[in-house]
Amino acid sequence: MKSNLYKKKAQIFKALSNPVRLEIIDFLADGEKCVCEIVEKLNYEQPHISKSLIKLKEAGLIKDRKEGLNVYYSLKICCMGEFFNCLNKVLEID
Amino acid sequence: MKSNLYKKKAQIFKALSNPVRLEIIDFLADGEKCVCEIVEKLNYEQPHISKSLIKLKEAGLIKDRKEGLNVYYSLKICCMGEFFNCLNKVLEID
DNA sequence: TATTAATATGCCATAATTGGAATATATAAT
DNA sequence: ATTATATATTCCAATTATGGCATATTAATA
Repeated sequence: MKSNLYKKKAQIFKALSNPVRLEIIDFLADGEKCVCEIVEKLNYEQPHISKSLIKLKEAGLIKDRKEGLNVYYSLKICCMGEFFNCLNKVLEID
Repeated sequence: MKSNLYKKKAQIFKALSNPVRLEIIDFLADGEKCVCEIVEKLNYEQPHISKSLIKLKEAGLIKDRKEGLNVYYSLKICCMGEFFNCLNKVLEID
């Protein structure tokens, strides 16, 4: 069903429709990070970051990897860079 | 301020985070359409379509042009195509 | 001026999202 | 076994989104 595809895509965009989650993605573009690094960098409550990461993961945008006490997250979709660059241009124009 | 940029981008993604609005964008990728054509194609209430179009316009994703009684909408950002193609691949894999 | 057609707006109940605070879980170390 | 550390979960109030229905606006036409 085509309408299901629209729903799935909408889910992805919903995951991206929040400044904190976008900032996380931006940070992850630099490479794999553990939750504690993201918390330290972004200056938000740890539970908030944790929930944001889970939302991004559920949308299929990032993946995680456990190592001891730490959980490392990294980007799963590589084509975001181009799109983000385009958005930057659009936002500059306005 | 960088955080303002994240907010603006989040706004754009929020506009895209709805199946009906994505379907509209898909239809507009075919070229400029008037509201009545979109209503006929998508089979939703006219007020719903109208509000969806306004939301997309406010996000800067589409533009409008009046001609008599009709209002014609068209895409304003051209880099969506690539990103959507990438999303399609990602969705196929899952 | 009255009417019709195309589009936009306002109102509303329901549902979803947000982000904070407290708490739970899991793993490692002592 | 106890403690400490990293991460996840739950609960909650406030805000925002959704989509239907009725109505308003705008422009063309008779």
